Amino acid sequence: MEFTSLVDTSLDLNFRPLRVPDGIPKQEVESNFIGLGIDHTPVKDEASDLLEELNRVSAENKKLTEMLTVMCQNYNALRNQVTEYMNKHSTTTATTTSADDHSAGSKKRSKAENNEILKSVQGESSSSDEDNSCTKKPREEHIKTKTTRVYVRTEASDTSLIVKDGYQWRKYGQKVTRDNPSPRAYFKCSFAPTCLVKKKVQRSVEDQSILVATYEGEHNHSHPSKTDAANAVTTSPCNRLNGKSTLGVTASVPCSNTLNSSGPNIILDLTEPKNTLQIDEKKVASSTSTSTAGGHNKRKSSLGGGDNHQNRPEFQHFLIEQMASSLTKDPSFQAALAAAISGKFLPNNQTDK
DNA sequence: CGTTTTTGACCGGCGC
DNA sequence: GCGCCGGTCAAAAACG
Repeated sequence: MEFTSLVDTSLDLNFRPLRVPDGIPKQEVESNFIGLGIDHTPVKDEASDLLEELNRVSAENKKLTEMLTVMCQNYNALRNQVTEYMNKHSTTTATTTSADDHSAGSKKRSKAENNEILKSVQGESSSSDEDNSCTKKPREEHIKTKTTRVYVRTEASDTSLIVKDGYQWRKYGQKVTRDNPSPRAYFKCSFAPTCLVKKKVQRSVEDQSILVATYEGEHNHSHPSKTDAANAVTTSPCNRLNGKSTLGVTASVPCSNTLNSSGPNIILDLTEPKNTLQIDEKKVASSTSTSTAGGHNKRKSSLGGGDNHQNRPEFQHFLIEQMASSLTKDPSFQAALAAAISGKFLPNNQTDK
């Protein structure tokens, strides 16, 4: 929401085209020629013209900034709606599947599964409920193992359960679980036993084109393939954790080392065409609640502890990249930008002919 | 030949 | 104790 409060979203459009737009007053045209040393108007006029030009561009810049802010607000509002919808949807579907597919003997298990699903979804929309559940239920040791869920959209025809995140994984098992007809693949980090991170990958029940990768634990080593990370599209808090899936969908895993996170859940929703990143982690939320393109401003800023990520350069960098990624892939933004630019150039082009 | 993947067997937790 | 189920092991196969 308050992107601009944290990161300066002003677009530096104060460039000087050599062509003279029709819309510019004659004085400005003259001033441009002054700049080229063609005319010999007094310096005072030159300064005032430049000032006028500066004001005009500044106003345009401001206008674009406002458009950008409105766009971000609309975008976040839509995201919130989707989040709410997913929350409700998962609640209902989880209940119905347990009623339809499961026998009476597996009530407990399905209940636990539902809780897990709800936990992840709630974590995406609100962390207050999660905090309450943490204090109420004695399952803290389970939560302490940091679990991260990543959604990656692939082609439905692609049967491989590969989510490339830049790390090297060794598959050690595959199972067909009861709640999902598609098999679940189990991976261990290739750095095991040094690194005990595990990963489960399974197709979503609702959408077979979505791979759900569940990460358990944190990598205690640096990224094995920094070149891959450098080449990858940057959507994660740090570049080293990125990679591309087999279908060109960028997958990201949490950068716990950089963000020093200890929260239980991170949810990265990479199913959107825009590769929008969703981070649901208390600390990150507290620091991104006013900035991340996810619009998690509803989240309370808990676990403050003085760990201010906003001031960290990598975090700032992440925010900028995140915003740039979201905006440049946003068709409405592209349209608005194109309109703004064409509005500046089009009359000029027409007069050229 | 070393590494990775596959896949059936096994283990442990949980509910009844 | 038994059965179910998710998770893991480990031998064999596949791969580069």
